[in-house]
Amino acid sequence: MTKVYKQKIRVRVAPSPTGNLHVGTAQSALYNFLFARHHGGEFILRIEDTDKERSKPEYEKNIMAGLEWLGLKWDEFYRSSERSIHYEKYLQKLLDEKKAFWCYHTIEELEEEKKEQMKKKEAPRHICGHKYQEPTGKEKQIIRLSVDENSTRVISFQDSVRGLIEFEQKVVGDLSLAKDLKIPLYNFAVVVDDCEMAISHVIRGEDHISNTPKQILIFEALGTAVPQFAHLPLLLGTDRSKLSKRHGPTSLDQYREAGYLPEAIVNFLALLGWTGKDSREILTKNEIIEQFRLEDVHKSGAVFDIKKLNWINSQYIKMFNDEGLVEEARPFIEKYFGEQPKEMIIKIAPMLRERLEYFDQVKEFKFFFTEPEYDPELLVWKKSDKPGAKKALEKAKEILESKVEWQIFDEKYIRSELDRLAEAEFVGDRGAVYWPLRVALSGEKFSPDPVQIMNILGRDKTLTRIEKATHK
RNA sequence: GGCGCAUUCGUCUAGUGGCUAGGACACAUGCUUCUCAGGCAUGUAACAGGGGUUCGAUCCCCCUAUGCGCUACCA
Repeated sequence: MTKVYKQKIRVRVAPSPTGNLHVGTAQSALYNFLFARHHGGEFILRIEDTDKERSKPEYEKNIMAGLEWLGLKWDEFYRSSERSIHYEKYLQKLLDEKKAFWCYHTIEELEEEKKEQMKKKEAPRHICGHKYQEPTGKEKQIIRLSVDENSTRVISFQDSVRGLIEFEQKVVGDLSLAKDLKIPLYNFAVVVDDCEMAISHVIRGEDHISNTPKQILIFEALGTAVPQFAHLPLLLGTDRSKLSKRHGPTSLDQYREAGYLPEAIVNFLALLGWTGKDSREILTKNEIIEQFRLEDVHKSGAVFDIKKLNWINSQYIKMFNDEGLVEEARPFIEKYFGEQPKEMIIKIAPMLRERLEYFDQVKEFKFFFTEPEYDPELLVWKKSDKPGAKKALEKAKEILESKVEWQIFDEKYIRSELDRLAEAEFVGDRGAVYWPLRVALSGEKFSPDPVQIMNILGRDKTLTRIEKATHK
């Protein structure tokens, strides 16, 4: 079933630290991780910080923290900026072998060339007129790979997820490698790194498909084996364009802060671009690792559907026991309501488990932690009136004061008593009793059941809140 | 403009040369009769279009359309 590889599986994720960890990068990292673990191979993190201007240490930190949070532990770590001797060595070699050359054209000249090509409906690229002899009186600009523009060769590769992909070599042109010996450009740095790190499979987003022929040319110039490529589908926004900020939160830490569980995110991201052999949708990381195959990765992009994520996350929340739930929910509760005793949180745990999609929603339970504020009109049940609400509250209070044993709070008994009250005073309309009670206790239009709230609030708070409501 | 990739319910997807095209999320309805949530049940909803090949195409081939990606001395 599972494909067996002769060589050691080594894969990498190579984010550039020019922003916080993007969910798309996280997904790409996840697929690399899954593939590596499935085959007992190595997963490498390589920070691609060749762009000095845009790379920031805090982004690097954010990326690493995000991957760790998801549980995607890497086996080796590298940083491009610390590898300049390697780039320099290979650059010099290519120059010596005349496979690469210094280009003397200025950016303006390049733009002019591109404009001409567009006009002639040709592929925009640079074909250097002085590949082998240096012009006089001009300044060196950039190092390029010498690519035969007259070749009829078709560069092809077998993509693990898409099958055969082909490009005509003549559309590539003399591609740029480095600004100088010390400053490599992306495509060159990637190839040198992948080759030196003995990367067996390059698994990355499909936005890199058109970089692939260029990189193959560089691999060939270097005289090294070309790795196996696998291009992943993109994560899409609701308008089906590449997922970006305007579609909503795109950086992983925003989901972390909102109280999504890493296991749920992993599950969701895995399913968004891949389907396992069995039809279950809630899968543990180990189950995914076991089933994961590049051949089962989808070819087309998937819309990032937050509602599905919410559902998956709620499924994970439902799996917690009370203790576990307290631990997860506590930081969010304390963020909004200050320090809270564990006994308090554990009381509402069953309610949280039933109602939460993500932990930031604990703020909707504010009535447990602060006095409710509400419009007195809200106390009035739709089929009743103001005096009716007052009467219901007063009568309910009597029952709760006299008949309820608060130490051994019996929800069933209280309900039966309140039902009797409805029967006796409100012709069996239970809403007339329960609605004002709920509002008095929670201050909300939508809330959990009032008897449950009483149980959590306890005798004193319950009675004061009801008392207060009768005066509104 | 060039090059590349893609196309099954609103969304994520399963699927096969002959099926009532399956599931999940979302949505709707009903029940659980205080609201909301949850749970349970039910329902609406899809093979982009046109040509072939074939007894028969969602599935194989071609074309078209549409969408997306790349098109840097960014990564």
